[in-house]
Amino acid sequence: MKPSIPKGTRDFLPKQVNKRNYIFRTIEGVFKLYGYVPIETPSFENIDTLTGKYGDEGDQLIFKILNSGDYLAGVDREELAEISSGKLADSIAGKALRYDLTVPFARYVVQHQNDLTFPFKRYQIQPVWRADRPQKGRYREFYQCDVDVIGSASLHNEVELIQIIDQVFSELGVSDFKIGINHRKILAGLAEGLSIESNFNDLVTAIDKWDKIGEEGVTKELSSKGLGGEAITAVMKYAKSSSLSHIGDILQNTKGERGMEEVNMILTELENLGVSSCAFNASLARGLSYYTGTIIEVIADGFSGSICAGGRYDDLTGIFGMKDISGVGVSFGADRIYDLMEERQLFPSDTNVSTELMFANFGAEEASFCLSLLKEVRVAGIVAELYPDAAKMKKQFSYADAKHIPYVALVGADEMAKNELTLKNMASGEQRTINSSDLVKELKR
RNA sequence: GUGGUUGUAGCUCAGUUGGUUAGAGCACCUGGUUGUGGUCCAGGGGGUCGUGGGUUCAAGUCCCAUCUUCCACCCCA
Repeated sequence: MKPSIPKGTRDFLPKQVNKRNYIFRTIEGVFKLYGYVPIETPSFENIDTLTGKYGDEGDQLIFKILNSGDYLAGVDREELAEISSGKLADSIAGKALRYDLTVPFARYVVQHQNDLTFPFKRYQIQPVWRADRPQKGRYREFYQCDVDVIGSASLHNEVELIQIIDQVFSELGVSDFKIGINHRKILAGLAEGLSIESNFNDLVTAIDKWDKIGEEGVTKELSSKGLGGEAITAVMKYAKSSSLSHIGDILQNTKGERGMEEVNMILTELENLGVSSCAFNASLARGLSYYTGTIIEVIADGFSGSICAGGRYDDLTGIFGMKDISGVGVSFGADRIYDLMEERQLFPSDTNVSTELMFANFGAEEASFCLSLLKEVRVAGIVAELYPDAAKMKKQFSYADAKHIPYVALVGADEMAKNELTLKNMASGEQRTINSSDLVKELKR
């Protein structure tokens, strides 16, 4: 059988895992610094928890898990022939892999509300799955690093999250990231002003493509959705606006003004804090249907796709029976951040420090003698290992070379008798015999 | 889900208008070196040519289907 893994999934080599862990550690460190606490949720949820939360397109991308046992037992055999695959899925799949971390989080908050203190600030770093066609920067299994605060409508949360984003990318060394913000109420106000509320979703998805397909493309798309020329002209004027003051005269209604006010407050706070990476972006809209307030997206120059995104959702917990709880959060796409950092060679060289010293294995007696020396160097904090088999020296040295181990210690019968060892520097090739009690001192030099 | 693209050794790839026994580099193993890697030399193992069907005297090569890769759309981290 030829080994393979499912479409859109990946294996990771040790080097890659070390780099990925560097990203996770950096992000987690920042999350903790702002007082967020970790949670975890199962990799799969009851399917009802997930369906209907991400729009029709999103539902299609949820991986469903076939029921165990006789999964056709509950299906009417007579109807089976004509049943639609969508309906069949409902009756044979009761569980599904999580699609993101936000919806399971809403479920978690409702379920554990008695054990949580609100406002609840949590972070969560776990994989999610989407049955999407893989392409550049898009995988079927990938990690999200979510930070959310739920149970507070204060804009301080938005400000804090943007500070976190700014700090994470600064620490990772991604210099040219741009944080864009907008507000669903601004978009809603735009729709209201133009009396096109029924086309709100069309408006959102069309505007969101502005950077990609431009004025002409968006015009074409809105027109195909049945919007009139007057409305389209107004939308164009809106989307082209580069600042809040420019859109003021287009949005003269309470919704729009409220949104502008909030964005303005956030930007003012950020300015006071010296965070300059964040700016208003009128053409930012975001597809996910649960956003109701601020929306945030981070991009890097010349890199396709967003590397971090999120927003405020006023009633995600409502569907699980807990009303009037507002939350806001963002999600870092660890795999895209990895691709970006790899492309720009931003990983520090020490993410892959490994064994510093290897003891060659000359046989049972010598190896046994090395064990106490091994223990000693490890106590001193030196990463060390003993070659497990008494293989030929050529093989043992090849191993050390392949693993880029800088020092090899040779303890054969002669050295053992004199309580000495021969230490070889693999880079220079030079080697000398020292007293074994000087080993740690020698390596620390 | 739609359109395109890719698949030959563990990896990267050659392979002529269809023609005998499918090659190279790297990697791996053995030896040159019974205590020495990274260089060198000699030798070796490893392929149902993604899979299934078809055309043909003959298919890695042509046709169909399917899976996979990558890219774009939709949508999204």
